[in-house]
Parts: sequence; C-alpha cells; structure tokens
Amino acid sequence: MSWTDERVETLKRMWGEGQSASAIAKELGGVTRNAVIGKVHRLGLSNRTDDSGTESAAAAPTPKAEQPTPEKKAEKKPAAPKPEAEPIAAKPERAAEKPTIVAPQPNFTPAPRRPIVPAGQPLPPQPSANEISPEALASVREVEKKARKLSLMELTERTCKWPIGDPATDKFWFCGLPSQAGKPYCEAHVGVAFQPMSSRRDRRR
DNA sequence: CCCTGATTCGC
DNA sequence: GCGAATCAGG
Repeated sequence: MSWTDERVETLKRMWGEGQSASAIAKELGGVTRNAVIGKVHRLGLSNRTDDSGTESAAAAPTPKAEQPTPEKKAEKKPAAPKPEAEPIAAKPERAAEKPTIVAPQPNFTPAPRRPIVPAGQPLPPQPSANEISPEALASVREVEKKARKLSLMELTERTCKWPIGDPATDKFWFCGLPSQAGKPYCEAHVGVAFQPMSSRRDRRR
C-alpha cells in the first residue's frame, strides 16, 4: 500500500480528530500503526495541538550538534479549506426517555448547591462544561446494551468500570467491556468521561 | 500485559 | 519516503 492522496487525507483527518495511530492504521488497512506514526511525523503534524507562536524555550535537546539534517520547512498550510462542520450543541432531548437511569457521570454534580470541598483540596479537574458530543452519547447508549454487566468483584484492570444502573437496586453493574490502555473505561465511556482535548478549546475570552 | 506516540535507521 | 524495530511511557 502506498500513501495516496486519499489515504493521506484520511490520515490527516483522523489524526486531527485525535484518533490513535493504531485506529487510523486499522481504518486505512494495509499499514501498521508504526507506518501511520512515521507518516504523521514526516507530514510534520505530530503535534496535535498546533499552537504556533507561543513557542517558548525548550525543545532544544541537542546542546551539541545542532541539526545534522538540514530540515527545510516547506510549509504549505492554505491547502485545506477544512469545512469542518461545527457540531451543534448536543440535544439533551430526553423527555420521555425510558426509566432506565442514565449512567452517572464522573463529572456529574448531584448536589447543585454545595461547593464545599475538602479543605485545601484543589478542585478536581472539571472538564469544563459537560458538553458531550452527540456521537459519544449515542455510542454510550449503544455500548450499555452490550455491557457485560460485571459485578464489582469481576472487574479487572482491563475492564470498563463505568457504572450502569442504580446502585441502590439490583439493577446495577459495571460496563465491563475492554477498557482502553491505561484508562478505567472502555472507548465509548472514555469519550464521555473525558473531553477529546480538542474540540472548541476556548472561545475567545 | 495491554496500549500509546517517538525515534532510529536500513531499505 | 517508508516502516519495522525499538524506545519511553501510561
């Protein structure tokens, strides 16, 4: 397989979406994650958070030999118009939803009033507003159908620990699907638990 | 052990 | 330019 324009485009898009190299490789097919990573680097888009300008010091690991490879930056940015459709705010339309209790979210605040926090304890990282992408929500709902419904005792290092149901009843279990490396949740639940780190970073302050 | 990206270097 | 092997980390 070779890096056709189309394949490169897919690579760029998915990488931009924060997809992992292995995921991209899988999508493309015929290449390994190594190939993808290698290509990513050659394309010069290894840094997913393209914040040019705010470059402070650092990034000078070579105190000795400067640049053995005459690196020329043939930047050609304006190539992609990138009609990225901004996802409209998720539609929390869940009026007549089924009585099934929605999985509690880690960043969910049950008590709207009670900013009390353990003394001197820095506030836990709050992923800003909980604007979960519609896709992520849909994904979660889908996943919960396939949940292995593990009990607490059945959880392991590599099972999703996302709670489902009401802890006060028997209708309670854990997702149990394969968790992502180093994360406590499966792919879908990671998606709602953590913000994609990209999205709209900061809307003008 | 599972996974992640980063880097190297022979091709 | 390519990507397997390797490295470094979670």
